[in-house]
Amino acid sequence: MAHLTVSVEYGLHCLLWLAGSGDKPLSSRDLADFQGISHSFLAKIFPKLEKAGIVQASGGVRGGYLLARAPEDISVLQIVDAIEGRKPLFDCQEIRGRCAVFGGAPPEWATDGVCAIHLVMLRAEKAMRDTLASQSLADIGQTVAKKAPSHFSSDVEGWITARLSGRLGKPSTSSSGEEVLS
Amino acid sequence: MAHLTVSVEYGLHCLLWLAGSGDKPLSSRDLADFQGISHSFLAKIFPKLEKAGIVQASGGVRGGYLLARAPEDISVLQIVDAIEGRKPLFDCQEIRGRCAVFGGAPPEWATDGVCAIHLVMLRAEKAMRDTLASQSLADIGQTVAKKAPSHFSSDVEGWITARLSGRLGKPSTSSSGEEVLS
DNA sequence: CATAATGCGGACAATATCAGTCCGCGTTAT
DNA sequence: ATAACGCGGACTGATATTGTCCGCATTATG
Repeated sequence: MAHLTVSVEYGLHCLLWLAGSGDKPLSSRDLADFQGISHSFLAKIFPKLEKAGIVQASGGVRGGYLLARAPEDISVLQIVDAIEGRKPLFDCQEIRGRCAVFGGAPPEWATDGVCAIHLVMLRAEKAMRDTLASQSLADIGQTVAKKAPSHFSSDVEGWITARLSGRLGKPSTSSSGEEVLS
Repeated sequence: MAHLTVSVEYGLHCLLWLAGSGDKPLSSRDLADFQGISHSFLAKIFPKLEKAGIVQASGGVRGGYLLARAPEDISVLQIVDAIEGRKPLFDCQEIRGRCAVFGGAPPEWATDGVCAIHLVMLRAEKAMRDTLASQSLADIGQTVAKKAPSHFSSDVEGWITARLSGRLGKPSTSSSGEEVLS
């Protein structure tokens, strides 16, 4: 049928963590390591979210990203559009005007308005987009929170704190945050 | 967002003509020339429609394709699936299980059931597919028929008749059916 | 029976997109 | 001053899309 890219998947997962984390900025490296995904690739995604006004970037040594709005005010559709760039589901080639009986000069009634096939696809696209628009980051976060046991939240916070404190000042001899996992 | 291929567009336009035409089989060459699209490419699409039971093929010299069912009983979704092969909208990478605090061994509660993000995408996909399933080939045909003037139907029939009679027996000195256009 | 027009399938090619890496630039807290 | 950031461009490999071309089997027509 079609394909939402892994960029969207990565972006959504990261934004979910940003929504759950507090007001401390998380860098794209933090988020990549935390989820076991490529940092180089994730670094190409976040600027798109920033330009769309979904996250707020802060440069420098303790910089990173924060949500620019409340999770309730960020819909899945906005995230998808920010990352994928609002590609239409169907790209009508206007084949109706090429019909041989028109001899290269289709009459107005044939090319007027939206192609009937295109119309069906536009309706399908709208149905999909409406569904995505109806779900917010907060909604997804709630679904996730319902499954996690109580200690998970502090586990995550522990990992993040260890990571942030290890960012600067500590020489980090071999690996700076892995021992938290055991 | 995503993309329905031109194969789907070609297929839909062809099936629309097959629905309007009578019980005479139309070849993929007829349909390609009639609509100004590539015959070689169209020839790759029709076997998929045949295997899906949407059209019926007849080989040999006067062969071609007929609809295997009434246009009312062929949904747009069936056509899309037949041509594109039921690709999911979203391909979940199960990122939730890679969270660093799990240390490579995610607990059951984390990977149980469908990922919350995946769930949203499945709902969006279902909304799209439901819309496509609700529209039949006959519905689209009706939309088109409402726009066309009364003489168009006989124009088309004339082109087809000329094309079919020119298929065999006539030496076809230069071009066999173009003068119909004038 | 010979032939020409079918459908079918595989091989091939050109282009685009996706996923991911790498590097250099400017910025900023320590 | 430096190290950790974000940002952007160049580059690469894999895969999908859009075609083209050829050969094979089948079948109505002459």
